[in-house]
Amino acid sequence: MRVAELSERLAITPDTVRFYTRIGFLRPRKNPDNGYKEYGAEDLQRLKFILSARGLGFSVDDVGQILREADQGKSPCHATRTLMATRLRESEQRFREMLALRNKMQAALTSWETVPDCPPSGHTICHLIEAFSEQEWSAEPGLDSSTEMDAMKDETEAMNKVTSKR
Amino acid sequence: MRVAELSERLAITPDTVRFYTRIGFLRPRKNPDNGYKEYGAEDLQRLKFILSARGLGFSVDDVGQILREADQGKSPCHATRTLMATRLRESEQRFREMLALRNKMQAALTSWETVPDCPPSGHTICHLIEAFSEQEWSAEPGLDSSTEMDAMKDETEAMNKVTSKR
DNA sequence: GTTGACCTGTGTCTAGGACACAGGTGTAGG
DNA sequence: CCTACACCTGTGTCCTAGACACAGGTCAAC
Repeated sequence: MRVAELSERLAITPDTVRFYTRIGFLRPRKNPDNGYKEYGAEDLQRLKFILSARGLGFSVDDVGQILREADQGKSPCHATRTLMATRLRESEQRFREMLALRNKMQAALTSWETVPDCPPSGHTICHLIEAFSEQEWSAEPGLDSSTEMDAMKDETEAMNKVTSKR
Repeated sequence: MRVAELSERLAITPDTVRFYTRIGFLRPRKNPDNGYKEYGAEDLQRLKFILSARGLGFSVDDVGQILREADQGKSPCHATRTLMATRLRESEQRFREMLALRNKMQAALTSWETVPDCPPSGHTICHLIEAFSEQEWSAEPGLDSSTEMDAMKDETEAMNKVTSKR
């Protein structure tokens, strides 16, 4: 099996196969006739595993750690659990940040609907951006009316529906 | 003003200032005595603007586009609106993907609680990962019981609260 | 033998800075 | 005047997870 066949079987690009080969996750033998890399059944299994792990949110480094332990005959399960817990925490952190950013972006776009365009002057570059950011600074957090939170909630529900549909 | 003072004033690292200088967003004059870069009031304003825009979700490239238009005396407002709309769409797309991934990660971690560790065998590398992924393949989407959606909803509400608090 | 389609490995590129590092600056002390 | 040393500077490289470009090799058809 060469890169093309292996990548087709798993519906990924040849570049992904080359990448995992380059970093040592796959160990094809080198065909001495033409220098091409020949992948075997074990590589197929490993690649399937790599894709599963990546799909679960593990980083490439995580996968490498798990693979190394497994290659040494040790059970990688403990590492798997620990790493997943860490990745989940990170994911929730980023999730929160994204939620906040998204709300800010929506607020900006909405507030800009009632503001006209204006050319850059000596003390502003883009009035839209500068005005919104200043307003943000002055708006004290803590006044968070439930209105905004309800809006976030509703939107997130709507997103969940969209997500489920796809 | 040199990098250190400028970065302290805006509570960022000197590396960030150097980065924006390197890509041409800031134009300090070069002190001929020691070769150090000297930043002026305009650089301070530009950097404030850059940070505001970045905080609103614009990419560095976006900021460059806006800055270029403003430098030419044109109003960047149209570009600002258009780019923001695009970034918001992308953000919502990533948001959905993150939500789905997070749910998957939580489901995996939960399901692993009832499964023991096991060493790698000839046909498995890490049983936890492989079993969960196979199970995923077999679980038809469409059966999405409202239970899962309610769970997502509740968690997201909880997150909104946490986000608001910070 | 040759054309041409496809395939291969290697090197480089992405975003947004973070980090390493060799060398310069400036000041306190001798 | 000289040195020691802390701090500062610019430049080059590194990070993710692959994507892309490209020169050259392979292989079947003619």
